[in-house]
Amino acid sequence: MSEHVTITLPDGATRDYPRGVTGADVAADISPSLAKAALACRVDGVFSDLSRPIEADTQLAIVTGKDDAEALELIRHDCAHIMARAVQEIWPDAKVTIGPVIEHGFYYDFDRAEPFTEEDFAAIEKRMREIIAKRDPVRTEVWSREEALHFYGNTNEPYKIELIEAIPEGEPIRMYWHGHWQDLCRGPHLQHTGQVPADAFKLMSVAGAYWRGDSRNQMLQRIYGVAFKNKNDLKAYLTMLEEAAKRDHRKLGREMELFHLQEEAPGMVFWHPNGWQLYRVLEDYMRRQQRAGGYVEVKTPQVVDRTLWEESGHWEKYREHMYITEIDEEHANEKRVNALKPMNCPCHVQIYNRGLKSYRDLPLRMAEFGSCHRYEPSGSMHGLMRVRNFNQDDAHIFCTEDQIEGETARFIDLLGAVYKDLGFESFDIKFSTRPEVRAGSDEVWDKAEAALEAAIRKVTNNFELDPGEGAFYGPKLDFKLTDAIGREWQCGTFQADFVLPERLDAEYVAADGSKRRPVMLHRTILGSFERFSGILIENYAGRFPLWLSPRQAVVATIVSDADAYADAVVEKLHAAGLRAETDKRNEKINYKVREHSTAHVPAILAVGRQEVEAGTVSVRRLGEQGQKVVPLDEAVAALAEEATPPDLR
RNA sequence: GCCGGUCUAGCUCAGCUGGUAGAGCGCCUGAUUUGUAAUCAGGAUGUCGGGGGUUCGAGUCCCUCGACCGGCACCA
Repeated sequence: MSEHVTITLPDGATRDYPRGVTGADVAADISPSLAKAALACRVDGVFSDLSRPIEADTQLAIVTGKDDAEALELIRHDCAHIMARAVQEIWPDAKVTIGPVIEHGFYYDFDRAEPFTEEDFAAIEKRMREIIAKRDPVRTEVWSREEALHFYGNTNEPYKIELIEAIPEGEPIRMYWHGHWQDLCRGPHLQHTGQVPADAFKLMSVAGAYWRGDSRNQMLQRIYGVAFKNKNDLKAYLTMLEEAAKRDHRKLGREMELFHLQEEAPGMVFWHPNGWQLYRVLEDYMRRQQRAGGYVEVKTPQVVDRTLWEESGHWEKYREHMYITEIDEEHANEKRVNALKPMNCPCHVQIYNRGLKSYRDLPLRMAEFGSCHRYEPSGSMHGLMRVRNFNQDDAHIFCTEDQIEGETARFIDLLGAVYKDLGFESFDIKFSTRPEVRAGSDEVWDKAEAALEAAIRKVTNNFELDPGEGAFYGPKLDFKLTDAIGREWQCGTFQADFVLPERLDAEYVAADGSKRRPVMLHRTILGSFERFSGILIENYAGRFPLWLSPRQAVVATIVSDADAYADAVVEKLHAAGLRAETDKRNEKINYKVREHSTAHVPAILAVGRQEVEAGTVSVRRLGEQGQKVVPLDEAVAALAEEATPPDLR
């Protein structure tokens, strides 16, 4: 074996070094300033420590602060280690577990009898800054399994022992030191602790988390932190959080009098007039879209005997999450057990099964704005986003296997158009395959997965694979959209189901006269009206486009002499189909403008003596300074045009 | 469901080591007729989340139940 290795740099230049040369050596050889700026490297594309010896000819790239993604990854990862070191220095009884990089930052899970509090953060952060100031070198060694197990036996770190035992045979066990503090880690890491910016991280919260993500395991304490390349990025992130908090749909829901939730009905929405207006606009819109998309609409019962849920398989799998109704039937020998429907699918099959269906009836697209109840775990509820009673824009497409492809494309078209109309330009697709616990044979799953994958590939190859995350009866596509401040929301879903038609004995007569099973495609676009309303509220921060806005215009009087005119203006607005109201209170116009602006009313039409005289209105639009005086008819026409739903323009 | 936290007027919040509740906004009443983000004055806010306990005395301490918040787990 040669005593030298040839290093090829990104610009194509090659250099020869003795075997065992490190990335740090190469950086230093290129220039002292690069040596200083170097954070890590890529060896043949593999992200690696600068201190790792290079044993063969390689492509080498030095990673510096200019490489955004890599630099952040390193900063955050080292931050997690530095935090763990700080915690163990302050509380030596805390056991370490894992501390990965996450979006915007990092966390580290500890096992410690005493709870951490946010009051502890200042002390931890202070110690972290001290560790950073020390510029302690980061060192790494590959150890044998026995050696590492022995080490963690001595240091009494049981979780590290578990982690080592889970590392597959043959994979290196990499030990890291940040100064004197040691951790088991895949790496890579920075050259020394001083490369973490001391003013660009912040500890955010402490929360419980199960060891290895399994609820049967011990609960650990997780400390979350965020970290960036510099102070400004941190500041910008914290500002973004403040902005997000301002548009929280729970806060806006109260302020705009959209809805409320209360203790007597956890997870069930009391829609107020404004919120219900928004809901109905959305529902009307979806109804039009579905009608245009070739769907028929149905309505099925809320309370259904358990036998149907047993047939469908839901009783067995989801019984604890179903609301069971109890009725005091007089003289009943045996009480019937009913459940509030947790989903609509079995009910739709009942409609399908009435009468014999022909292949000529397929595809049959059956839609329902179905109200479903699911007893969601108490800790999972969140405003409108996760509720126990929700209304889906649900539909089931009964079709032949040959029709799956066409229906998939057709659905994605509709979904894209709807999202666009509702203010979301793009969406991501996730393809989820068979889960461990599932119904149906492997042959059926093979067929379902293949059919769905072929269908999606006809439309786009731009999707993410999510193995094991499918529904229990079939593989699915999930559709995620990104809101105005970059957050992702899962809304639509499209699921291929070969199982339920079998279980509930759905069939059709084929062209050759034989009876066949249809495929059922389960699908929603919005997901639920509750959740989607929440997303809309947050995406628009309460400043809805006119067509969606619950309140569209307020006609505010400046003097009481204009009262009669204000009524006439509102009448014209109503006649044009707009949602309008008067504000004739004995208050200054400044007061009214402020109040309706904070209430996110999109248009304030002020009327005083001049407007009465001239037959005009003074229009002030939400978010704009100042106002425009325009003839009444012109103002009404412009608003009516703007308030037309996008599908009717 | 699990870990931690919170719950005081419609809303946002103050109430120290236990001594029987307060502010601002909103609301009500009156005055003010006002030109584009808060007119002035007066008034009423309440089982301090529910229940139990300790105490002469509990918003405050303890127990318990509930809801909510931040996560985790779950999400047909």
